Amino acid sequence: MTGAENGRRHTRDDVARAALRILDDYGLPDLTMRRLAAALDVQPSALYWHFPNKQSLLAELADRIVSRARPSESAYGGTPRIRAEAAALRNALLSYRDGAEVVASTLALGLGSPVARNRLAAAIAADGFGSETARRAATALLHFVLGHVSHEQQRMQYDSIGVLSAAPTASPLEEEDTEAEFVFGIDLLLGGLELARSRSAPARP
Amino acid sequence: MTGAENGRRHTRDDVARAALRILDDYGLPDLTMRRLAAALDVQPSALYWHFPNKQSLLAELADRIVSRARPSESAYGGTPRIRAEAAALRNALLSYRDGAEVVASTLALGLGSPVARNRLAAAIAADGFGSETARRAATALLHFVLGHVSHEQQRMQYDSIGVLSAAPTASPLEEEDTEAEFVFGIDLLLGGLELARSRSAPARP
DNA sequence: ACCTGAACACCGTTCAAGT
DNA sequence: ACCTGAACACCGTTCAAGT
Repeated sequence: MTGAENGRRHTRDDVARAALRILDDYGLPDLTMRRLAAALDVQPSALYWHFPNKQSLLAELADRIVSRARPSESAYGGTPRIRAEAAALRNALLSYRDGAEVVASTLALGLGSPVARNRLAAAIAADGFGSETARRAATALLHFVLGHVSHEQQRMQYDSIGVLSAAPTASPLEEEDTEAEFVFGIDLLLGGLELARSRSAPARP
Repeated sequence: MTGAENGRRHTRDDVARAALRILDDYGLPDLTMRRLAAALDVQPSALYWHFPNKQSLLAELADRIVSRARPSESAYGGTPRIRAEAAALRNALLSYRDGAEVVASTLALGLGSPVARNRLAAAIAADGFGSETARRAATALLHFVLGHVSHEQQRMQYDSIGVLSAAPTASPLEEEDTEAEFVFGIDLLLGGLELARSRSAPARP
């Protein structure tokens, strides 16, 4: 469906799109080079012309997933903008199955797109914080978002296979509103940031 | 070296210890069931008498790694105790190669020991927060700690293989003090927690 | 209680060679 | 520029059978 299917051979973009499709339809454990090759009607070795290895393919996917983040309406600055940026990131991760794990893994590998962190850092810096503070706070925010959404997506997976569910969850109030949990964590971090500002005098640049 | 090596067969504890040794010496990617079996002088299938699958073995390792956390001196409560608990968790994760990834992966799989989160939640609750707030804040703290230490450990690995280093890093001030970065994130979260308290309850004189 | 032997159904990656 | 064919060196897991 995506890319050139008759006559023409495949492009790097075709490969990435097919990979994203497998990811979204079957999940990260099923995204293997051999399965991807089969989906493209190609030998596994053919993929290595487009990507040097699987890690770099995953990095490309992470880039594409993160790039999908579109902060709502935008234009206002300050804390609301940071909050919007974090929410947009969460939505982008949720828009692909196992999206958070893909992004987290490539970020852990050092190749990871700095796009996500940079977006967050820019929003924080725009709120009047130094670039070093913005970088560190963005890292903390990013870790929370990735951890939170990873959890959320893994629960979806379990629920769909029915490991625990069928009957309503044992804890009706406890695990319910995952968005409220998300907002809680973001509020914690942003609250700490405000507090840091109010405490620091114009000491250092 | 660890466990029964002559006559006697192996116990579940032997298997876990040998696995921890491989993990620490060679890293998570090299911790395979086949390699572990070889280290124990046993067929791979033998491991499945002790653990139903690799995931449950990893969960056991995660439990052991987290249990190693010993908050320093202890006894005082409030924010210092929370801080000590987070630092102890970080140290425990750092005490095994790829420790953070092991714990993060099993936590993402739902089997993960709730030990880490419970410890943090208890410290927060002891500081006078409601159990629901404590649970959520502990989750945010845990995500930050795991994300931070994962990063830290992966950088160690890169440095040891020399992918980037040899010459001093391109950014002398930027990535330097990882502990300061850690404390920064913790302070952010604890600051937000204090702020939440001062807002929810009309101030005490 | 603990393990062997053998098999099943897979992996990622390399590399000469083809068009 | 893009791919085939064949191989290398692995994986996790199952299961009958042994002691």
